[in-house]
Amino acid sequence: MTKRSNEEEQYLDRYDASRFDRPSVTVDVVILTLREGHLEALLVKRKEHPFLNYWSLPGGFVQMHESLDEAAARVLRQKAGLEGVVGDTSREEPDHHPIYLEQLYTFGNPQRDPRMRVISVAYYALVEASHVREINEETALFKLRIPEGAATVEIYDGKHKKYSLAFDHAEILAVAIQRIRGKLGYTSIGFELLPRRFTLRQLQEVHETILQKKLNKDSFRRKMLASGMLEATGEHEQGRDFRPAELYRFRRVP
Amino acid sequence: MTKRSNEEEQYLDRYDASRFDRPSVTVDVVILTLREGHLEALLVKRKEHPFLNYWSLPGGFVQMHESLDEAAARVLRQKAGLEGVVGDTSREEPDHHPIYLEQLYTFGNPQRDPRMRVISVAYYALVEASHVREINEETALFKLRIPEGAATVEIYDGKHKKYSLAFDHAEILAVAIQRIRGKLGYTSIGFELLPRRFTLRQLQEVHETILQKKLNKDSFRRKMLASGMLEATGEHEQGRDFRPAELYRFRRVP
DNA sequence: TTACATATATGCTAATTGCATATAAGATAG
DNA sequence: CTATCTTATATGCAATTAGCATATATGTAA
Repeated sequence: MTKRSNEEEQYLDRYDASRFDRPSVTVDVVILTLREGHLEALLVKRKEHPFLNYWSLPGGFVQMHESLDEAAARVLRQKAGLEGVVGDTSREEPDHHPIYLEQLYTFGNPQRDPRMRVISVAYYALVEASHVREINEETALFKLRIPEGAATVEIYDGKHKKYSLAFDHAEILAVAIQRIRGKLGYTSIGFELLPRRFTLRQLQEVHETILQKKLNKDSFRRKMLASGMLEATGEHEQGRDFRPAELYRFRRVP
Repeated sequence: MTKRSNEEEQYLDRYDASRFDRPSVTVDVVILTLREGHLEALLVKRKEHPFLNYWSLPGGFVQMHESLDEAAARVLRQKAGLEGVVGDTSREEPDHHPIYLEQLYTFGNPQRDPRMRVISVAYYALVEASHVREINEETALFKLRIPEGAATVEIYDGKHKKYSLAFDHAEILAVAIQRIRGKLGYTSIGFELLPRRFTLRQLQEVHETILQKKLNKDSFRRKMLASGMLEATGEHEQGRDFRPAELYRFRRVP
């Protein structure tokens, strides 16, 4: 590359920047929960073209006054009927904790929306199953499955029927699942899908469901107890046919 | 939240979206390299307000026709004089590999640019020291340091002088360093900062510099050799006073 | 009280890691 | 040419950890 063309490129760069030719920016939120041993996502049915009547991730345009995190929290409230947001420790509820919400990745393929240039900042939220409500007939939970080695996710309803997703949302879902699989190993992300008090078996089931494989029970126990992240409550679960397990609580590790 | 206000919020949401009130979107690229046992970043001096004459990350506006990855690769070429881009395997050079470039995080605080709303999709690139050129007096390498537990990075020039960075770029640099520290453990990211052929000691120095701590030599050797990621070349380094070490090559693991 | 199912504890083996020691290979000084 | 220096590489061992099997504990329900 010559000096001349370098300067030219820089000029064009600035020229375009000064124009009012800007992409739209949205946030799309992957809302994940665990039900009956399945990883599920909350999706909404589109009421507009393109992809009319397709299921899609809840999302919305980023407003000029709000940060990306705020936009994602707003989508969580408005589109998914979830009140809790990250870091909201104002109400110290005994059985629930604030919803885990984290930025995932930004998708900006110029063709991802056929209407116009839309850049989507994707977030993912981890929600206890008891928190999720299918607020209307346009909102529903779907089971997720990543076929071996695939880059996108398949979604199924309760009757095992398979659906196609709007835009690149199947890819976004797949990235979200890859992310939490990775994070399970070195963070306390597993706790986010459980109530405040839980048994070791419940925690192991969370890990097994997300990783899609059986784990060794004793090793899992020992590693978790040794990690210092668990605190025994002295209480035990109730209403089981057999010996009830002790309830633990997550202890933010120092 | 009542049904009415929910509908109202959705209306406002769509209303704003239909306006031409859109944020600007830029990419900023953290270009990291390793020199003399220090992690360094390539920065450019700003020639405009705000932050006139401050050092900043090379960046540019995302054009309407290009993907985010393409925009980042363009910034790498134009602003940093680096020709190589991700995945460019067209020229199989014997001593170098394509530059590693990956999306980092998207920064969207409404106040991060005092002029207007700018959302920045940050990328980071890992570059061999021999590849980096300080193309003019507006481009220079700075040493990086994250003080214990801090959320931002400190930068120093060759004379140990400390500088402030433009915008939130010190924070972006800190996020980049945290990211590669994490990735060292479970990816082959360390190889990206070395030429195609390298010794085990060089690889260990890369890890030690990034992690800012000494590693056990034998464990490091064994783990690396056992990982299957290394392939002996049979050749040895040259021009040393003592026994020359064998040169290895990175073997993309299946 | 006993059968049952799962929780929890303990012990053994194999694999991994940290550390120490031994040997190898090149350069260089004499 | 040889001794010496320095780092590379190999080997051995103790301490730690993970996987697996077995034993005991504790609740419900027949």
